Amino acid sequence: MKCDRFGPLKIRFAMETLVRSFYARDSRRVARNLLGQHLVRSLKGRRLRGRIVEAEAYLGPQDSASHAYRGQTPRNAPMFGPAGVAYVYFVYGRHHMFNVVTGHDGEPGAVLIRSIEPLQGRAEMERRRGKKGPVLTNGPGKLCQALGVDRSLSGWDLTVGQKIWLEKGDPLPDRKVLTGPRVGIAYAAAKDRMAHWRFMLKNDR
DNA sequence: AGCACGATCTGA
DNA sequence: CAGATCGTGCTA
Repeated sequence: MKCDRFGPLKIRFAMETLVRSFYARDSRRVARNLLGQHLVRSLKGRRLRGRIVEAEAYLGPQDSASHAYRGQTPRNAPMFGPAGVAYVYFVYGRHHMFNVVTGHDGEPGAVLIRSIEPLQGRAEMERRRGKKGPVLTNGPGKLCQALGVDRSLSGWDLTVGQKIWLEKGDPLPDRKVLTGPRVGIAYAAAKDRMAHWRFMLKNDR
């Protein structure tokens, strides 16, 4: 029957939305396990999907590179709440940054999603990015531009499966994972600058 | 109310 | 490697 031709397309990806307990852990563990998972965005009826290939963990008051270092403010409030919520902020007068809140209520933590590899809706991502070269979504600012993410999504619950959420992908074995110091935190204390809390897919960039 | 600066990106 | 560009948080 005719609809068989369309059936397989709809189940190209197993829909398994990541649950809150996934996020409710130390942000370093979450960052590591985020690699290989899918970031999904529903935008004007279109579905955009990418495989997460780079992420950075930010902790609480003990991490001088973290927005939570100097306590709670209106901007970073999501970091202090329950896990599984988006934290989006604006930097350099230009770029949005998409984070996932981790840990437990009252204990701030987040993971910055730095890069995805487009799996679905690549054309739409390119359109949103404009004609700015072949590289799509390497870099947290570009990623947000490609997915149409801005601060209106800060505080959004990622476990409801609407607007933006994460789904289970193929887990990456340790031999495919590279770690290193986080990017753009020159102002932070040496111990935080040196910490290898950036996780990325090997052979990426 | 004013100010310094940032979890960045681009193109010269 | 400088410039863009503006929200945020700190000082007053």
